[in-house]
Amino acid sequence: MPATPRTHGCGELRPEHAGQTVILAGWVLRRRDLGALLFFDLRDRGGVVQVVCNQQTQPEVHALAEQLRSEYVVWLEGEVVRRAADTVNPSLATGAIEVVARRLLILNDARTPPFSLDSEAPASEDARLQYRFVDLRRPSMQRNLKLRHDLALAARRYFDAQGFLEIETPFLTRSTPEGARDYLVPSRVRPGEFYALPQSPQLFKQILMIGGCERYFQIVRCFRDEDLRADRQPEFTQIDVEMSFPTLPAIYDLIEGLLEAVFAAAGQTLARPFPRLSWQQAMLGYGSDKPDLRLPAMAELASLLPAAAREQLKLRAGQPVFLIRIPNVGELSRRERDELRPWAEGRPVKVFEDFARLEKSFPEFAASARAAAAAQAGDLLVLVGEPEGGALPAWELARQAGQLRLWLAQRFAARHGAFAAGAFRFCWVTEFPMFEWDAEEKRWNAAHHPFTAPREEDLPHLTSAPEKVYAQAYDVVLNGVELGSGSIRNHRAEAQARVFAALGMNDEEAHRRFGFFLEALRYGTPPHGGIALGLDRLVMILAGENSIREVIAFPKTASAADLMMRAPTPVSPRQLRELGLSLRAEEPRR
RNA sequence: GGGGACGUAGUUCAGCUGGUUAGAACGCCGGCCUGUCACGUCGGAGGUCGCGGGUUCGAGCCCCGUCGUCCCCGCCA
Repeated sequence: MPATPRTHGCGELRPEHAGQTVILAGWVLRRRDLGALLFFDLRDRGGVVQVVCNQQTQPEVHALAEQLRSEYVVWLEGEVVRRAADTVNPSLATGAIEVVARRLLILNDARTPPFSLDSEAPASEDARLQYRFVDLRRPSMQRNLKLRHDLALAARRYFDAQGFLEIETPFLTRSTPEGARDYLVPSRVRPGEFYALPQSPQLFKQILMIGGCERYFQIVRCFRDEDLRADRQPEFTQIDVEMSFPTLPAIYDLIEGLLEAVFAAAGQTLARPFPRLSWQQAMLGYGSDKPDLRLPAMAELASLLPAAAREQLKLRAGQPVFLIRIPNVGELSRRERDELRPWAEGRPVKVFEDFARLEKSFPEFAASARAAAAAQAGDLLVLVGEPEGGALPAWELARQAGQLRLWLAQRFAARHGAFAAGAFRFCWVTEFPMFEWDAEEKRWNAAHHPFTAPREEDLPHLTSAPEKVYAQAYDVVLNGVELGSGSIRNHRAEAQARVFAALGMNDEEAHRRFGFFLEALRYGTPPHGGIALGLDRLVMILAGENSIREVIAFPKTASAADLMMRAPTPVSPRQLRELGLSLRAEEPRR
């Protein structure tokens, strides 16, 4: 390659560059060979420009250009020329000009790509992951990675301006059996012992607070060996935050400011302050602890439903009745109502999707229900209750209704339009229950994590009635996606020990697992609290994607494999021996 | 761990009730072409129907198993 650097990016050339000699380098997107006249589109990271090679005026360049194929890597020197009016390509940012090639070099050839690089053209997920080095060249991947960079940069600038320090924490750390399964790393120096990759830097960031760092953040990889989803990868990135001497309003304000700054980097504005819902409000109104506020809440109508009507509808006495309202969907057709039936079948709920019929039978109830839900003409109204003989807890009934709400919202998204790109509805969900009953293990689990502080006023119930204890915890939710989760922590060793006790951990066990931490708490721990936000999900939503794989350069498949590198792999017996490991069944696959 | 969808040419897909030589489009290769931009046009090559077994006179199609990809439930303190 000549020592001359590029003078321009392909995508930045405009009519005002006409007459200039430019040096470009990039990949051949497409070639259009008209015989003695040959065009090709040259692509670099910033865009695409058309290059023209004329056999008559530049025979050597033209001859070389005839060898070009898709994804060949070329260097060229040429003149920017304004196109004749009738040959302008309005669908190309650089379509008003073209580059007349004077010198051309093929820096490298390329195999035929395994799939088209047109961003619109579909390619199978496994082909894309196996040939990620090609897939990454697609405009949508380039755009998503740039967006991710912009958001991360905005976050770092914001925290810096707020006086936060980015501090790294170890990846080789200690296994904590609670929560998600750990990825384990065997120690060679200490055979039979293992590090764990962090599920989050939770204890490190709290110890940084004890260490007087006061304001910490980190954009950090976390690892959880659990089954995957479209929005879950075994390794993912968190924007992790912790501060000393916090108040709840200060944390809300800090994080809303962060999201405002991050959205600004993506050219979006958002409304502040975010609405705050208690967990109970969220469950009752949306049937979910991550409510999607783009559509109205459900109305709970038990008190409006006359006993006679409840009896006639065969609904279980004393249970809530929910009215789902989806605006602008209108009456369902017969066929659409039929689609609903399979949804309800096999679920312990009764669905009344024909509100007009209810209206005929129970005009007064229907009128008060409409009023309670603030229903407008054109709204789809669906009533959900529990059939007689059911045994659901009220919150489970609400959850079922909430799932139907989301199903309807998705099914009729085209009609209500509330899910259009660019609609961002945030909220805080607060006042979570501190504990969840684990029916299998027959014990209480921390709903958030065991370092969360209970509300002061609930402390008396900590061991006697754990179900009455609420946590000083908060989630930030965007469009029904849990973006982040945090809490005020226990900063007194006694309080922390009482939470461990409520979780059924005796002193000895607590000390074995978290002794270092309980010890640290006794050396002047300031009140502190924080939050962690999922960067991948944030980028996914802002990019309008449905999977975080689209915003991660090298993601893994649903079975946690890297199709490009082929990981994981078996390792040699020698490696195992060195680590003091032996496999229970030595059956190398394939 | 469970449920569902999918697996056929390089890619995206079609392939009827099991029936003769498995198709299309795009891509690829070659010829022609001086204003194309999804160039056009003429010709051509390209298949372990994921893999293994079974049923059958006969399997891309039916059955069993297995592998892989995606989605969901469980799981994700």
